[in-house]
Amino acid sequence: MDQNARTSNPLIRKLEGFVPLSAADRFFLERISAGPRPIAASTDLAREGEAPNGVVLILEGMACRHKRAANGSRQIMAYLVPGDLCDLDVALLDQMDHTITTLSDCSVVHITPETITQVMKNHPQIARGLRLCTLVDEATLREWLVNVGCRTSDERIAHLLCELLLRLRFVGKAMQDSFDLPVTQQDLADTTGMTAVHVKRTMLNLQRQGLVALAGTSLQILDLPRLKALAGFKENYLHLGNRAAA
Amino acid sequence: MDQNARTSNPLIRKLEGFVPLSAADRFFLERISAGPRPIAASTDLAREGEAPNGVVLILEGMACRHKRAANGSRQIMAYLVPGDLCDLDVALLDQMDHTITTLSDCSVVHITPETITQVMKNHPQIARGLRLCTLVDEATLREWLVNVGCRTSDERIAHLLCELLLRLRFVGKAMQDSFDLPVTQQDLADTTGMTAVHVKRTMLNLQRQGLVALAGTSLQILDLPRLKALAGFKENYLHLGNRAAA
DNA sequence: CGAACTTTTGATATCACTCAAGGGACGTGG
DNA sequence: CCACGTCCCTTGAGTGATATCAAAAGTTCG
Repeated sequence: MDQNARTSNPLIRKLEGFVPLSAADRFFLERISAGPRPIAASTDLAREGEAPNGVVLILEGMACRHKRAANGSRQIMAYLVPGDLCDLDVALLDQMDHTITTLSDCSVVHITPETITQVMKNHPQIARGLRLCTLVDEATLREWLVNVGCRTSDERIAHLLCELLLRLRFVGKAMQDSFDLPVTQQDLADTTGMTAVHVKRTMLNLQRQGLVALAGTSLQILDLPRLKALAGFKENYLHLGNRAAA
Repeated sequence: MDQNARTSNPLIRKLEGFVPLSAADRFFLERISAGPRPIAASTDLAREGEAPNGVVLILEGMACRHKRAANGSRQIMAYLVPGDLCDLDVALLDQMDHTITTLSDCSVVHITPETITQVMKNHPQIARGLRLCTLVDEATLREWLVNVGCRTSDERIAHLLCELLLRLRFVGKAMQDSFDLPVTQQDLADTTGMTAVHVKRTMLNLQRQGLVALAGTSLQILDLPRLKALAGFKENYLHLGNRAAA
């Protein structure tokens, strides 16, 4: 069949990594993803303090969850890449506790809570896949806490790059060992709990060691095994073992 | 009615903060909580790498989620207090990505995935409440990332103590402004990304400033407003606004 | 009563931050 | 097309918060 003709829809790719989907499931997901809206970089998709307005699905580009501490310092708490969905159950909350902002130009789809309800009721495989994705998102968040709490600056950056490569590969957004990293050094700093100056020096370190190359926003990983070793990267938290296609 | 006779069941107390429960709901929850098992301190309730064995509900004592980075350093990623449940959907995963261990002597209940399925189907208010709890747990995890990524050591400890006081109050486990904190300084260090030596000095700081008092494992907060101010503590992430009883 | 763990305190080291200033890239308006 | 502002990157020098090392005293528990 067209089992091999992989779809370019990143959500379908991601879900099919976790659960088997019927033709009807795929059709439904394609329909949901139809008519994505282009959103400029640095646009808020949801704001802390405001009511959540439905679920957002990223189809192209990158966005992030972040918030500012009272002392003015900013923390990025997640990157949203193609195929990623902001929380399934967000409609249960009356107020966002963080902000979601695009990092690059994106194309996104807004999904109504009603559609979500419909999916959860009528498409059990999709529902299961989406719940798994939520669990993986949570595990990723925990790993980020480990990253900031336990690792040196070199390890932190290395770990982040390993994770991004794997996640982008899943959804067909990484060419071999390179991917687009449309973020500033300040963003990386806010992600890893470092300063921008130190991010710069750390990236230089990794480049001098022949681990990565950076040209503009294009990041190439030159030696993934060594980068993983440096980061202490164990991919179990991404739960690839759950992936049907293994 | 016995609206005022608050139950001592911490799960019911927590859920009733978020959703209205029927008598049948309460009865069902009491039945689930029946026959808790005593567990000694420092016992693993679930282990990284092993298959999850159902959902665990804490009724008394404290436990934590944690994992060890490849460099040997340990990170605690959540405290589980009475009324807390480990992830609802954990049964979807084939492998734990972190370990859950008791910090003190606990009494806990194991809930089978079948029971969870039954709850989600037959008790919509409980289901809604549990989903909300999961969202709050996630928001708390994000706040911990902010804590470690953005705050100074004094702010980190202060923030953690503010959070614990509020969470323990919800479930009736804090006397006014004091609560039991059955953790070592090393645990606090692994929670906040500091060293045990520095935790000690930071706690001394807070005590010298008249903000808290510590006697054995009993922690008393002497000046909550000033402690909150120091921490930059904003409680919105605990989503008290969603609480029916406000 | 000894072994293992935890707390406590002091002295020293270091990783990452702060401050500062110049240069490049990009967009906008004259 | 050039001038200008803004934002980001880059690099150096100095500082500081927190880690590391070490040792003694207290605590817990078998």
